[in-house]
Amino acid sequence: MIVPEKNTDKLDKDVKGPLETPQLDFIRAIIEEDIKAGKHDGRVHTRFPPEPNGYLHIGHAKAICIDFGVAADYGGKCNLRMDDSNPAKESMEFVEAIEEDIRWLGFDWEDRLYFASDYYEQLYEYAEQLVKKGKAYVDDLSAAEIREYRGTLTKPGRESRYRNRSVEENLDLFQRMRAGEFPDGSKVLRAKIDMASGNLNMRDPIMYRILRAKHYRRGNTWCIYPTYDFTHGQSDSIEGITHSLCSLEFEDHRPLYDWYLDQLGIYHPQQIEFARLNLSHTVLSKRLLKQLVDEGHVSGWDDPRMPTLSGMRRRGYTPEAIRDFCDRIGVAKRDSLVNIALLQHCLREDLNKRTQRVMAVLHPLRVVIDNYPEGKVEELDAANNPEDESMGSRKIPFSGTIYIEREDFREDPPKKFFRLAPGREVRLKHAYYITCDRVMKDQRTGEIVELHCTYDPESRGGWTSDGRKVMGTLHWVSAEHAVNAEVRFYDHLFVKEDPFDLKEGEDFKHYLNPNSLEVLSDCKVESTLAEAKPGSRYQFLRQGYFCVDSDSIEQRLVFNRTVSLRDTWAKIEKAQQ
RNA sequence: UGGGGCGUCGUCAAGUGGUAAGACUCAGGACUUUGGAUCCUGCAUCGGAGGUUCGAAUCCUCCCGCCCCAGCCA
Repeated sequence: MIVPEKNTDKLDKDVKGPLETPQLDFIRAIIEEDIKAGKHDGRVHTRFPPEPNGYLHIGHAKAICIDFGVAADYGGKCNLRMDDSNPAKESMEFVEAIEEDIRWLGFDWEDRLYFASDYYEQLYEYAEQLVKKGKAYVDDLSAAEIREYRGTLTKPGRESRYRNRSVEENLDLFQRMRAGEFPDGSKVLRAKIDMASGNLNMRDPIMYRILRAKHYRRGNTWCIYPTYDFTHGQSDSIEGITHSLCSLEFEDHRPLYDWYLDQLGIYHPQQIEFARLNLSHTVLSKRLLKQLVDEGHVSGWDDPRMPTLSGMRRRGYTPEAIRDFCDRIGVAKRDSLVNIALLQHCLREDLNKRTQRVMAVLHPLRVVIDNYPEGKVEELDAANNPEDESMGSRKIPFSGTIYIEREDFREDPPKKFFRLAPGREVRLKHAYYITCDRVMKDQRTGEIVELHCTYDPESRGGWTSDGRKVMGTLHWVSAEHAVNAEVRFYDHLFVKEDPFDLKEGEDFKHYLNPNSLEVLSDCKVESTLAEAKPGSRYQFLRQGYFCVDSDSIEQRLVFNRTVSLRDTWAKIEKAQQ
């Protein structure tokens, strides 16, 4: 058979093209160029530089995945550095929490945990160098004056009357600042750059302030502290960082970092900025999250509704799901608001693979099987994961009285409802077919209190050989064997996709979801869960993924719903209304 | 009105002059002892207007919109 040449050409092209050249985000593209050009001798060394003043959230996870991921991709290293230049807000508690969260996420900084506070002496020396070069001066202006002198976005600033002190005087004053001769806030060290610059960061930025605060690592050895801007760039330089990856808001700071590095004549890393993550239905800001904690809108930093890594961990998220999410959202420079549905998709996909199926009835409705032999109990086989035989199976007890889900029964079933209803037959997962004969109600309230059914002994295991079609399959739990449990349901923290899309005078808390937490205390779970340990994850058949909460104690199981299963029926039902 | 960025499907996001990848969502359908999972199918002319070119999301010009910056926070 002769194949026209044109076609083969086309085929060739189609098959090769995109498959052979994996797409690079713009950061990796730059790095590959740098490597090709022999910049930094082809070395790649990044860092993740948090300030230990709060807990890490999913936005940090994005940065962590980029910083550590890029290094890993190019055989480089990634440091963990605490950017601690503000003693008033930082603590060891946060350092430890940060380390724990990053480890949990699955990244390793080996022996490279650094602290900007370890560079204080070096930084001070750098500052003196700038003073000696006439590039920095001690200013006596008050904070208010400095602000006023800075000018505005459209008006240039004015030079301080202290700007032209002699090098000798500046050096003397700066040394005495360090020696503690001046009260807090009375003087600052400033870089002498350009008070008329369009970039406000270049209008003689402050390098050092006098601050008598006990530092969580340095104690009281310092009474002057470098500002972040005078700390960050040089810290990267000291560590030999090749690519300083950070978020967009530091783009205007880059010229300043470059200026310091150039004036000092020290090693010069390359800063590249990317857009930080915004997630729908939540907020990603340490300040705002702290506010939610402090005002009691959530139970703490690790409340399972929080987008913090500790909250997500407690809720049942896996590091794998979070990393997959970070891969999928990509890296770019434009502001975006990623829908939380994508995060949940990644979660479900991971949990679906790894999680054992069990049965739990959240809103129990008692069902008596009239023709089941009195007192009989059977042990039935139940696969732990129908998609993964290696996960094995377990035995679950079946008896004449069981619980099913209240919403799995309707007296007047709507169209397409193929669960239990009077006269209807359904399958009990792993067990038998049952048919509903009678509905028992509370005389006064009319509430359904119990169902009476009959079962088909031939359908053991949930199947018959007569080819009967049974559409509905229900989960259930044997009444006498069931274990009580509390189950906590979580929903979006905010009802609005973008909590910052506010009308005049509205606070972001205006859109807090009043129903973000729902607690069910009378749930019935299968007996195999009696010994379940905190942190263990399951799929409750037909309902979702659940995780044993740290509040769980013996005899009192507490589950968190990590995420629901996709619910097609809910959509159908909603569409019917 | 200053400086720095950014504008491609509902949401993310590829594309770097050769005729719009992919993912999520959504809508159909297949399959199913989880109405789960899985599998098919469908869904954008690229902020706007001009221009250059045989050909532009990609180049030029102008315009519009959004984000960040006036902490001795980071």
